Amino acid sequence: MEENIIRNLKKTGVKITAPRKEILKVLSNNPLSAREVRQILKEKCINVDLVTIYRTLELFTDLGITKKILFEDKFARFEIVNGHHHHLVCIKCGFIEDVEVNEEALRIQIEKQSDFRLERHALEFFGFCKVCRRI
Amino acid sequence: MEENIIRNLKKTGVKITAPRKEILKVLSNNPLSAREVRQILKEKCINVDLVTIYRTLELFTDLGITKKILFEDKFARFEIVNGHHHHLVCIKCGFIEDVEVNEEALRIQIEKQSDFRLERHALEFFGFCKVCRRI
DNA sequence: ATCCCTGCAAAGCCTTTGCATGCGC
DNA sequence: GCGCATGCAAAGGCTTTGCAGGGAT
Repeated sequence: MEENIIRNLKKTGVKITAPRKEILKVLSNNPLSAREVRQILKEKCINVDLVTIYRTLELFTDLGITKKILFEDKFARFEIVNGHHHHLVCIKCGFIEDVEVNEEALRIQIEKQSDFRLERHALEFFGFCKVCRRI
Repeated sequence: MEENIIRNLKKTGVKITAPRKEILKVLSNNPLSAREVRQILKEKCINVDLVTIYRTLELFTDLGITKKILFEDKFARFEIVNGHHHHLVCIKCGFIEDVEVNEEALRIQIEKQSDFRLERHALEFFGFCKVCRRI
């Protein structure tokens, strides 16, 4: 996965640097905010400036490698683009799970009601995950 | 509408002040950000401090009169709670339209896929409105 | 060697907090 | 008159910008 991305990155003429590789590696599991990326790297004794992380995430997003998602908190998260899906976010522990939604049905409902030409949508669910719902 | 809300506000013991009444009036059309509220009031030669607007919107939201919504931009908008619906937002001109979505169908799709106990969701559509799609 | 990338410092922007004054009740 | 509401100033938190030095190609 990452190897594929790196190969494609080289084609675009973008430089493959250590911070970029590390950020990519860390992102492959979960949507993360810039601060979370830095924290995780720090735990691995890799120190990357927060500004570099912001710029890298912006670059990746411009290149279509990552996608910016906004939940209810005030900061952006980024995830590797890998098919289209939505998220279930645990209100208590922050755990994030992917879910699939029948978009076609949604689109039809909307087009029945209005003249908008739909381009994209934001759809996120919030609740309690398997673990937290018991507490 | 506003009169109803004001009547209910009095029951809660909250003070009915000029800024609060004006903010309520301005909100009755569209979801607005704090800055937009201030701008619209300013155009009517009513100057209310931005902090007051933030505090008022927070109060209204705590009381269930308004609801905070987050689109793609970095700032919050508030709308008067009036049934449950979602939004179509024009990417070009910012026009906002309400739409209804079959939530039950969505919920069923999600519950089939995971063990989350759903509490709420965020669903917004972006596209081009009737006017802007022609351009 | 060139040009892009990085890190540091600082600014920008939305939002929140502290505090003294003022207004609704 | 009491106590909450307002306005002003300032701080907080995320994100962006400017700039000089360093590294990838």
